[in-house]
Amino acid sequence: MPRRYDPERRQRIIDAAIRVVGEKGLAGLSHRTVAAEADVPLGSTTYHFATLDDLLVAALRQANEGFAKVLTARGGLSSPHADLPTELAALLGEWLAGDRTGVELEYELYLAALRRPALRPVAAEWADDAAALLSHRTDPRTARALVALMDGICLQVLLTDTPYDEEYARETLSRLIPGAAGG
Amino acid sequence: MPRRYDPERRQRIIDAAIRVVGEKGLAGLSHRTVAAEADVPLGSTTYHFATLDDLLVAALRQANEGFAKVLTARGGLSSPHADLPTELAALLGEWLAGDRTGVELEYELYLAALRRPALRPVAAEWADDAAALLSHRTDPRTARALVALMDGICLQVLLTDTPYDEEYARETLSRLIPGAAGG
DNA sequence: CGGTGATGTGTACGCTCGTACACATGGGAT
DNA sequence: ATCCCATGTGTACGAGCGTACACATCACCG
Repeated sequence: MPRRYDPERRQRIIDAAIRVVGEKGLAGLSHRTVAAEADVPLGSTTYHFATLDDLLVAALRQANEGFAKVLTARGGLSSPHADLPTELAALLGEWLAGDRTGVELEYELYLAALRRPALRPVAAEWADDAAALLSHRTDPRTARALVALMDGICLQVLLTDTPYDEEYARETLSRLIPGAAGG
Repeated sequence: MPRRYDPERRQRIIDAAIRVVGEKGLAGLSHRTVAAEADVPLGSTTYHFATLDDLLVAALRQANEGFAKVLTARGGLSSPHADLPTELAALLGEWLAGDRTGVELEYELYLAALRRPALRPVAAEWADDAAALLSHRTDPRTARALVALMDGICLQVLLTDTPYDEEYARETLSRLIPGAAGG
């Protein structure tokens, strides 16, 4: 087989890795499965990413960027007119509504950091970025708490097959806002 | 090697599985590693637990029970005299303070439910049990929110290597209590 | 006391894995 | 035009895996 000229290969491998994790989970990720999904030979994946951790870091970072885009795309977060808890609850609803693959992927990569120290800095980046975005609308302390509660709510929904209750999310999130009466 | 009479073997295998996950993570769990840790032949683990999922369910359930014991052992949760957020923040602090192995194990097993439907019911049990315990002190809606926020705070600590800030936890938890001014 | 099925033991098969390595090729620097 | 090394390709190796199976043993039931 002749050599292919393929300048985008590295990127295509990352995309393939994200698809593989989305479809088969982290446990299904290997140099070989990625190679097959990206339609490149085995040696190519090991060339661009010496270890699976390297590949995971790249994938997680890219997934984070995707989520950040979704977040900033919703103008509500920067506009001071909209009610913040309402906006956040709606955002979660949107995120959890469609194909669960995206959410599960994000959380699976995120949670992999629990055991893979190499991923910790990327996970920290994500939490920091999210808190920073929210900091435009509230104090940093509250922002962190909002992110934590959103994480917790998402996990409960994902892990227990409970349907997402947007009104519940909105109300409990609003309790975290200082000076708000809630409801 | 002669046959050993070993009525507790099944239990010992579960204990070994918990140790293995604690030390090497979920990815390090296999029939063989458990067999080695429990000091039983390979065939014995497959006899008692046909699939790894079966073993994980047993391990997760046992870990849950351990945590529930810790939770109920703290009298503060049932006594109406102590301040609930203070108690919960202290509990988290205690849990996160010592050897992280226990916490990581619990979360790793818990989060494995994200991809393993067989574990979902057990994960749901845990969330329900925790919420039920808290329901003695507050309404169910608030109880669920408290659990969610605690989960989120724990994750932030575990995933980002941020030190646990008990005062922060106490204050944000208290914001979720209806009618409380916080602080 | 005798039989038997639950329990324990050892081994083998076929698979996928990470890794390593030798070799091919051609874009871009010179 | 030439060369070189970043990039691409194919293959092999040893290790660990889940699973299956044949056989051993002995606690317990009748």
